[in-house]
Order: sequence, then C-alpha cells, then structure tokens
Amino acid sequence: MGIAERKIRQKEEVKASILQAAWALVEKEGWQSLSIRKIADAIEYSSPVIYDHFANKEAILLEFTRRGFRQLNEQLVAAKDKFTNPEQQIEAIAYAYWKFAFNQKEYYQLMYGLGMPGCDAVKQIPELTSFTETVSAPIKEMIAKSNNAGADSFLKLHTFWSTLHGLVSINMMGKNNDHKDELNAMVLKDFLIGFVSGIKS
Amino acid sequence: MGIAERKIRQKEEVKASILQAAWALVEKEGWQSLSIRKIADAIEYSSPVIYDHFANKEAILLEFTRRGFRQLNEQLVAAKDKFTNPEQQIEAIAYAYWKFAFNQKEYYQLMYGLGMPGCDAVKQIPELTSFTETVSAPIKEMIAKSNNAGADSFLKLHTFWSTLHGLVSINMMGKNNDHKDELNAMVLKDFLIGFVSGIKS
DNA sequence: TATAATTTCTAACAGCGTTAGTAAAAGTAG
DNA sequence: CTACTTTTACTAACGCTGTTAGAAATTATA
Repeated sequence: MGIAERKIRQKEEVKASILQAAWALVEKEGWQSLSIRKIADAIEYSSPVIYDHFANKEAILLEFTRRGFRQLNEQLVAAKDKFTNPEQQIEAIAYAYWKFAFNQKEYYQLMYGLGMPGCDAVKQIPELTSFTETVSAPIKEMIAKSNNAGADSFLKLHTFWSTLHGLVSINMMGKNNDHKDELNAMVLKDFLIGFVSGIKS
Repeated sequence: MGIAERKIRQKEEVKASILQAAWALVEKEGWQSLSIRKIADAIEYSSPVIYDHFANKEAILLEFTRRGFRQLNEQLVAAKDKFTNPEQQIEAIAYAYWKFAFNQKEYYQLMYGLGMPGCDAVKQIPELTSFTETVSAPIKEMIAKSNNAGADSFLKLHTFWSTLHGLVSINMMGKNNDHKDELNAMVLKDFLIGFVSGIKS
C-alpha cells in the first residue's frame, strides 16, 4: 500500500512550499518582516499547519542558515577548483566569499548577523564542517610548502575567516561611499597579501 | 521664574530613568526581550509617556549605540595613552577593543550586530568619528615612520577595524571551546604581527 | 458502513510597538 | 481665589506578532 508513501510525499511538498514561500517573502520584504501568518497566507493554509512541519519560526530560519552555508560552500569549492596552486586557491576563495556575501545578502545576514544566533543554534549547523574543510585545505598546503612548518592551520583558518567576515559586515553596515568598491577591492587585496606572506614567513 | 527650568530638569530626569531602566532590563534579560511596556512598568509610568522622550524604540537603542561607541572610544584612548610608540599603541588598542567587546557584550551586540542597523542609523552616530580618529592616529604615525610612505591610512584603518570586529563576532557566535581564550590570544597576536609588518614593508 | 486516525481549521492567549482621545494636573491671569 | 489655558499622563484601542487548545472536517481502516 503506497498510501503512507504518498502521505509522506505530500507532507514534504507542503514543507517545501513553506520554505519556498518564506524565501520569496524574505527576498521581497527582507527577513525582518517575515511572519508565520504571511507564510501561511502565501501557501493558502492556516498558520498552525506550519507547526506540523517546523517546531517554531526559528527552525525555519535555521533551515535557511544551513542552506546558506551549503550554498556558500559550493561556491567556494567551485572557485577553489579553478586553481591548483594553494595561494591562488585561497585568493579565489576569498573573492568568492565576498561575492556570495553581497550577491546573497539575505542569506549572509541570516547566517551571521541577525541577532547573533545563540551558541546552541550554531551547533546545529553541520554544514559548517564542510565550509571549514574547504578553507583549511589550501591553508594546510601552504603551510606544508612553507619554511614555517610550525604554523597552526586552525589558527590561520580562524584569522582568515574572521577577517573576511569582518570586512563584509563592516561594509554592509557602512556608509555608501562613492569609492566603496575600489576601497573594498584594495582592502581585500591588502589583507590577502599580508595573510599569505604571514604564512610563508 | 525658574519654573521652566525645573520642568526641563524633571523631564530629563524621566528620560534618564527610562534609559536606566532600559539598561537594567537589557542586562538582566538581554536586549532581545526589551520592550516599551517593560520599561514603562519599571519606571512606574504608562507606556505612551516614553514617546514624549523618544520618537520610538529604535531611538532608545540608537542612544545606547552612541553611548557604547563613546565608552569604547574612552577605553581605547586610555589604553593608547599608556604608550608613546605607535606599534605599542596599536597593540594596546586592539586588546582594549577585544576586552570591551567581551566585557560589555550587550553594548557590543547592540552597536554592531543585531539586525545590522540600517545604513541610515549609522550616519546618526557622530561618536564613530572619534573612534576613527583614535585608531587612525597611530596608524598614520607608523606609516610616516616606515619605508612604505605611500600606504593608505584609511585602508589600513579599515583592515584593522574589520579584522578585529570579525574576530570578535566569529567568537561570540562560536562554540565554547575549552582552549578558546588561548586560541583568541594567539589569533589576535597573529593578526597584529601581520598587520604591523604589513605597514612597515 | 461504522470506527479510528489524521489533518486542518477557528478562536484564543499573551505579548508587541504605537496612536487617538480623554481625564487630571499644573501653570497663568483676572 | 476663581476661570482659563497649557501641559502631562492615562486608558483604550488598532493591528500586528508567535504559539497553542480544542473542535470540525477529512481520510483511512476494519
């Protein structure tokens, strides 16, 4: 009897439509004004139905956070795989990260800012692991090739990630300067030069 | 007739008590659960009274953001003034910044994260200027003393600030590792070495 | 077809920021 | 000291929010 299967399939269709509708709303009005009732309206169900698929609103946002990290990771991997040289790889990763942050602004804000998701929430994002691995690989390679074999890759990863995120978020909240793009490109380049040479030495 | 003066004084007392009560609530329950009604309860007035002193809730948060930057700046200046050498100054500033972020966690989260205050809001924070100047001064000095006189101080300031903020915010959301403090100290040191040597070269 | 299980709904609770309109208090003038 | 005007603070409400309880409707099983 395929009845149970069909039910499961239908249930997942509704769940997918919830996420789809939610994302459409986020893109149109920003994540700030996303509400359960609006989602329910969009999928033409009553609001309590949503709680049959998600424990609460935060769970929906968490799902998007996970998707965001998955997507970010895909783009980083794609950028990285265009090169074999780890220096070029790390540079490509940095630019891809930057691009993602501003092209998928809603995702980025959800993933990071935004009420600084509780420490508990962060643990529920296994996608962070892939992200970490993607960035770690070229860093480890660089260290191995360098004269500075004692360097700690975890530490370097942390520095790399933090700086990138810092640049992004200071920029997102910052004034809309005319020379913004040029400045950003320079700051990014400036950081990368320092970062790479810091590993080598 | 000092009646008008007394009235102004009384009005400002109420305004001060609003901010005081609000801050007490933030410290007890976090900024997330701060509400106009709770503030009103705490100062033993009805909620609409608050709107005689602040345009809206955001204005209250903005006031705290400004106070936060003022306080941060004071601490940075104090740290800086312990040294005359710009390298030591910039290092002291970095540590003071770090200390502020974690000692005054609520402030820091309000100032930065937290819904990434609208671009409009940022312009309304004149305190940012003093902050910028405090950090710029030693950077400019370092550039002047270096062989690399062409370096752009604004660019370096941006890098410095971004990296610090990145380190802080990645850490605030991060897991509570056992070796957290040691790692942080190392990352901070790692960054500072790279930053300073990057300016000199 | 009757019963059991599931799905979906309406209605409500408790909270939020904010505003309109009224009652009370305080200050001013005759 | 009374009459009027201005300021101040209140109650009540609007339109939202996330979330839950309980009834109604639908669907599957015996």
